[in-house]
Amino acid sequence: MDIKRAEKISKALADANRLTILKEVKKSKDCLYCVDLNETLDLAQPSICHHLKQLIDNELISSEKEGRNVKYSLNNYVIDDYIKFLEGLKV
Amino acid sequence: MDIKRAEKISKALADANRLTILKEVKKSKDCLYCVDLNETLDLAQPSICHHLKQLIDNELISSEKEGRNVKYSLNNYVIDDYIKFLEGLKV
DNA sequence: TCGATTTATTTAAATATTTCAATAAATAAA
DNA sequence: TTTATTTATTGAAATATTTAAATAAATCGA
Repeated sequence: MDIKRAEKISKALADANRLTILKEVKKSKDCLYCVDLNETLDLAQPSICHHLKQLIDNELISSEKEGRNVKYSLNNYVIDDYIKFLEGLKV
Repeated sequence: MDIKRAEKISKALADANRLTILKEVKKSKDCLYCVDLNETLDLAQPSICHHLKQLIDNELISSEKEGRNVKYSLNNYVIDDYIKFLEGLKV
């Protein structure tokens, strides 16, 4: 992973709301729906949507349409690649 | 590590110049001086100083005065704590 | 001491990010 | 078909971040 990509992933992770979303994805065992986040996050719906989009754009999560809901799941491999980059920084 | 702390570390890592600084710290085998970064980064001296400050404030690196130079070194344990947090996000 | 070098701070401008109201689009349910 | 539900988009305001010029502070060398 190059610096530009690591920068983008770091940016995607650099927000408490987005980190909370990722925690919720884990808690929901990979079956999180957008509506569920309304209860967890103290944000208006478009803001939640905006944060989800950032996580999707940076491939930290994937989305899948299910009727009128959208299901979100974590891309473990992206986290793993990012962790490898971080390990590479260590002295 | 809680979400607030992970957010701050992510923010500190969310800049290509700061990631480059960390790579340079590694390359220099923990003996990086501020002046050395003038050649690596295409930034004015106060900007470099500003980025270093963010890394120091978030404890990703430590600084030690040596005459009129300042030596920077990486805090491996902070990276490790952050990696543990990220591992905890995985499903 | 005096001038040069290295790092830090202050301030202000430019840019980016976050947030929400309004609204749209898609689909389910009645 | 009409209404309700879920998610996405647009646009604008508030806030945060990045950058550099000017300047200060600390220390080294002559």
